[in-house]
Amino acid sequence: MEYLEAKDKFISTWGSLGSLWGINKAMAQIQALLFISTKPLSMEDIMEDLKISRGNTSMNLRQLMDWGIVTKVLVSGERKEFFTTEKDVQELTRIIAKERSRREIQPVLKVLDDVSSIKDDGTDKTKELIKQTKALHDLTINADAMLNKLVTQKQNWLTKSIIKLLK
Amino acid sequence: MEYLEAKDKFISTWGSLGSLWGINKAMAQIQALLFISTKPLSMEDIMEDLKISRGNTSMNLRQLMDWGIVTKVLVSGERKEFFTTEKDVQELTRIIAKERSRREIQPVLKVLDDVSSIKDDGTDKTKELIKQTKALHDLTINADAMLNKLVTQKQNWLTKSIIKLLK
DNA sequence: TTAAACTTTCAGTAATTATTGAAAGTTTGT
DNA sequence: ACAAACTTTCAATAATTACTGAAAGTTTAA
Repeated sequence: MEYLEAKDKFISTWGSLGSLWGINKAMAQIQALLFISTKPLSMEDIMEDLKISRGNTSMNLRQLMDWGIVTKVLVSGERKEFFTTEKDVQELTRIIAKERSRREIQPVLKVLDDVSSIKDDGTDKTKELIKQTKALHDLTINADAMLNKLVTQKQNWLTKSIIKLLK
Repeated sequence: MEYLEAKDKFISTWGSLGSLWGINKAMAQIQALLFISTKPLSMEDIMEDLKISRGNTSMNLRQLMDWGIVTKVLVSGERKEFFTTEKDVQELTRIIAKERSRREIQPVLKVLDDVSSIKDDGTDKTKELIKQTKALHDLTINADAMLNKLVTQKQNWLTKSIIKLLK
């Protein structure tokens, strides 16, 4: 496999994966492109490489910056803006996990908490609703806490030692 | 909040959450409905409750059964089929994690492995592609292993002790 | 074997989500 | 203050994805 083929394969796979976990294709592809680029890219560069429109590029770059994954960089002597992404996978994971927790997990926790707190009128169905949403709430709390703890660790040794511990 | 309102809130939240992590709204809502139901439900019951068509119900129930989350149950004296979902959140998590690993993570790992294995032609961009896809591959392997180990544990004590360990 | 009771399939349609491209907006240098 | 270089916005449109409903298929009981 040649460089160009490998690059395309990586970008398109990353793109379709993205849509699977809540971000759209273009956004994931832009991030992928920046991730394997050796230098910051301009909007023009990205549009050309991925063959997407200026508007699309602009909007998705903004979203990536909102997520904190992509940042603008100034290239001296250039008027236009250049972009780069976090290159360290560990740090990238940390940012994404934190952001997803904030955007998705917290609102769900709120609903689960509200629902599991309704007045118990003594009927079976109410008891079941309370019981099951409480169980989901606890599980979600635990999973979220674990995720955050794990990804907060900058070093890899802890992760590795836990995996070992669990074998 | 009354039972009916709480129930609707739970089902619709679960439904929109579902579409966020790769299963469609109807599928997630059917699962949610079964999850808080005190007894198995027929296709008719589900259609009426969620106000969705027979076809939609049939297709999504099948998918849920493919995932291994929902099972048919025979109700004596009844001709039609009834459905129920796994009620234990721990077990539910285990099934979903395993299924998602198989469906999503493994194919991505394959691509990352292929891409990171291309011949190093000595150029910077090739080196970067190899380096970054390798890093992602390793991270993904670790995350997947950890996920599987964690959810394989049936008891909750281990999870709790790990969280403690990480504090 | 027939028909009633039930489930599945799938072509057509609806709903949702992503993308374009051109106009409006902004910044910078002279 | 002007205009060139660049970015953002957003209404229109395209692409994707989900849903319906009726016909076809299957199972069961008599």
